[in-house]
Amino acid sequence: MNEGEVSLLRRLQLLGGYDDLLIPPSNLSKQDSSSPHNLFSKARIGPLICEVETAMSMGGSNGEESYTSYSPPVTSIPAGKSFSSKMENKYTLRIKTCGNGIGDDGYKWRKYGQKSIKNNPNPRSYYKCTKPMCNAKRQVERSTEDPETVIITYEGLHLHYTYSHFVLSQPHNHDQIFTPNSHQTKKRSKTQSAASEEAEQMQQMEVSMITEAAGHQHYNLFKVADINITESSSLHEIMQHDPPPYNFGHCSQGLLEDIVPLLVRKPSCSSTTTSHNQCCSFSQSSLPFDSPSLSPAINQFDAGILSSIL
DNA sequence: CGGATTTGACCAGCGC
DNA sequence: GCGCTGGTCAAATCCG
Repeated sequence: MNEGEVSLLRRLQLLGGYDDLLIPPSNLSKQDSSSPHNLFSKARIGPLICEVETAMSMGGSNGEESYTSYSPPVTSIPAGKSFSSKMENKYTLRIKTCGNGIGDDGYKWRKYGQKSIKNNPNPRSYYKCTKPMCNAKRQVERSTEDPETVIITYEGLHLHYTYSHFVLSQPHNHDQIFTPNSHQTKKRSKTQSAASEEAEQMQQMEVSMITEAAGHQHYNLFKVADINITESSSLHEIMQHDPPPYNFGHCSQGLLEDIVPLLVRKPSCSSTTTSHNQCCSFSQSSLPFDSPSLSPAINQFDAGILSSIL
């Protein structure tokens, strides 16, 4: 790995909704399943790096073909119909919840509506990003097949950075990583057991490690059961609206230059991260990394991430 | 009291 | 044109 690649991954993490990228367990060495670090694998939030790659690869020249090659989105579209402009910048995540609610994706959302949907006993909730001038929206509903699976449809692009990004601007003080959430953590602690609280703290540690100093408001335990890209935002659009926030000092190229040559150099990149299910589905026994201590874990993450894209 | 959530009403798109 | 459905608005309500 080189510093530029690490920088790229860091910036991918900071892009909207992807500030908690982890690596697929297939790229990591086995470890003792009794290790307490296994909690991390059961508490990951956000898409995998391979999922982002998949999303990027699908934002290519022929979105329609890419779309049909994947499982149907939440709102199915009859075959042969072209995408309308409404479908642009829209993608769907299927997330299996392990606890209450869904994970925080780094943005703050305000609920503006709820609607009962046909053939689905569970209502669909509509959220808007609370940031002024930001038109990002998301819909949240529970799957009819599996009540524990939450289907989140994101629409639009964030015209700002994640909240965790703002915390990143703070001095690297580990106390400060968690203090912004102390209020909510305190609130939630009323209803959660000590064990789940501990797991949550370990999860927070994990995300903090990945983002170097992440500051999500709180983390609920869930794992990604599937990711379903109906029409991903193109990388160009992402970059135009949400450019890399930092000059990492050692990477003069932009994110696009980082990514596109990679995909051109290795068009079969998605096939290495390959099978949709393999890549995106996690079992409870998935082992995220082999780490006797936290510090080496970071190296393991970096090595694993790179192995997944190279 | 201010911000977030709830919920009924309204509107637009689509199929028949 | 009509009805159905999904998405949004906005007043009422809740909550810290």
